[in-house]
Amino acid sequence: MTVSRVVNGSGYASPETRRRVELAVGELGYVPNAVARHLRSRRTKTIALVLSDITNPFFTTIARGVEDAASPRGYAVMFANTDESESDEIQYLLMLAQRQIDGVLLVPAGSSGAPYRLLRTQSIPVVVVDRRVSARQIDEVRCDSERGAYELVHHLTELGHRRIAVISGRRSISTSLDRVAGYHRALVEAGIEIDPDLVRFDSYRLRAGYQRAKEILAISPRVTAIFAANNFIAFGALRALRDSGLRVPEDVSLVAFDDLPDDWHDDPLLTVLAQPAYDMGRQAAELLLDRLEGKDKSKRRVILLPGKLIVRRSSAPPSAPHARGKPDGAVEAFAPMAGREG
Amino acid sequence: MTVSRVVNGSGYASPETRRRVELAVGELGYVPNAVARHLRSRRTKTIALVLSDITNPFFTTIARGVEDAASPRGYAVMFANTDESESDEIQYLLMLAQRQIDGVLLVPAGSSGAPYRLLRTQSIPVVVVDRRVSARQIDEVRCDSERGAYELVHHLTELGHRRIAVISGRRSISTSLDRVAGYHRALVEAGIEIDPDLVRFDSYRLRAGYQRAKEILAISPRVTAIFAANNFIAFGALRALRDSGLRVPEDVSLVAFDDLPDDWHDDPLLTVLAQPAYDMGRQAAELLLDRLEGKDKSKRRVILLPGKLIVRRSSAPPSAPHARGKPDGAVEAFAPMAGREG
DNA sequence: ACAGAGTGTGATACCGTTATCACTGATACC
DNA sequence: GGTATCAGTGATAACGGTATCACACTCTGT
Repeated sequence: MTVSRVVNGSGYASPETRRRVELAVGELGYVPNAVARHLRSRRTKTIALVLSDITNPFFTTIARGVEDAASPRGYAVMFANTDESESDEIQYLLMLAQRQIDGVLLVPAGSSGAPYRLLRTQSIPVVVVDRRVSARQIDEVRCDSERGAYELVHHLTELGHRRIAVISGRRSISTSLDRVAGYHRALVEAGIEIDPDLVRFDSYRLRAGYQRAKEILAISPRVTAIFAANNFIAFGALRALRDSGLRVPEDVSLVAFDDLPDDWHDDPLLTVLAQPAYDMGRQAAELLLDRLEGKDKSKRRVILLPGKLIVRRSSAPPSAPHARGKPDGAVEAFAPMAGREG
Repeated sequence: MTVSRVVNGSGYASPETRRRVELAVGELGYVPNAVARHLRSRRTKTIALVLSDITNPFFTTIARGVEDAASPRGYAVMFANTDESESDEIQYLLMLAQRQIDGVLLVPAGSSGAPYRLLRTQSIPVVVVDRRVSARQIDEVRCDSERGAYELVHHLTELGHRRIAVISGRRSISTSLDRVAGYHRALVEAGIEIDPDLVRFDSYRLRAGYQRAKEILAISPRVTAIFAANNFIAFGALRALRDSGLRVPEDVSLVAFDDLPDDWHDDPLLTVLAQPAYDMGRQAAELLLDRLEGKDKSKRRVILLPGKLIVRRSSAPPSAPHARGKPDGAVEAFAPMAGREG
């Protein structure tokens, strides 16, 4: 007991005793057993971040924000990959509940209520990140997808585009819907009729972007711009454009949600709406910890962060059909490649 | 006790009792407390991956490999970012020791022996990933940096380059040294004298790549090729080349260690040596778990995985000075940018 | 009829920490 | 001088599981 008091600096202990304990700790290499401590205190000082892909730069940036907020407050962070699978998600949450995690930051894989029921019965606080959870009393921290999409598509209509397609993710993910909603609003505001054929839902993956873009490019009259609802879709669309022999932005403009970190490319091409991923992670973690420590007793908090429109080379005014002059600042999306690997 | 037996499926239990227990578990939403279990069993079924940057795609790919190996075997993975700081590293390891982690996968931030002493006194098994730990009886899983660097530089000498610079990371990191060693071997083999001025150590960051490349490009006669010891350095060098009005590969060829995942770019430019990051993570985790479960009792294991040379557009034969014709398949590294953000 | 094996269940102790309370002296105050 | 206060320390009981042992009962073989 006295050792416990010295180690934790709680309660009375004479200088002499303190000295002796510290000496012994040093000599024996004593390390307190956090498992036993947590069993007794019923708090593990650990939170979990459950997300859909740890290799996606958007999510790792969130992860870094979470870590930077949690560490100084003495919390450890566990990461879990769901790969957008709802069953993996439930399985992970169950594992985390067993480990007596104090709270969860969740990027939900689906729209089912099962995860929240599980967490509620175990009274584990949760903050949902990046996505919306409709009609529930659950804290959320996310980027304003509708507004961001609106800004991107508004940028296109301002440039003069009128035939604009959108390629979005799965319908069960709120960001997929919200980004299409923003697209709608921008078109309606510009007095452009919605062509359902130009609106595609698939998944936030490169392959999806490639295939849907191919389909869209086959439609006549051809679109003059494509809005990709995330970065991977954009790269897939870019490949489809190149394979079709089309130039960006002369033949087709391309804009996308999400940006890549500055370190990871040489000379970015895409006009994007960059999300404040790091801040999203930070603020979500801060909110969760405030809940855990009883510092925030408000009923429900929804933190909506704005994205930032970054105009680059991939968006330009539509050129008149057959007017194929190369505008200033244009690049070829289909530059030939020497020795590209298989 | 009977409940414990039913829940764990260990020992005898009549079908009737089993049924009643399962019913109660379902009704009450009972979730076993892993903290208590771990206190008793003295094993937490948790391993940690301590690495230097969770936002670096190379490491997240390793992380995924680790997770894919650990999960099916019933282990959870904790991730910790050290940011290449040795003090952060020690602090994290201490925290992990307190939490009674079963084993550690470590990408060491420095060459100090402190981390291994700490882990040894706590008898926590460790497998070092990506880097070498000299003169210690510690398991290692890494890519053959010397050989990979040799292959890249050999590729350059085969193309006819003779003035080749190298920009590497911190001297205290084994991969920095090994990659320069491979560079040396390739030059010596080609009968090229080493010019110490063309060998730079700094850090694995974009800024370092930019600054060292600037310095190297100021040297006369100018180099015809640069070998960047990692991807970030390469992107920094690429910016330096663009800022200097030099084209890749016509004026200067550029090759690099590390590749980016296929999803993250449209049309990769760089000739690289791709590391089998996913397999590194997988095999390191398998090895660690085999150690933990007593399945591998060999003294010390060093798993050296080969990288893969991928030739792309950034490497080409050196052109004669002043012969500036644009070869087939070339791209401009300094394509003008419209509206690039600050 | 009885030993021995197998089945099913519960009592007890322990994992390493900490909340709580009890106790001893010393000091302060009326 | 008696009592209240406080510094300093240790005993005890939890936290929620599981290893171990003890015990009751059933069945089998001789």
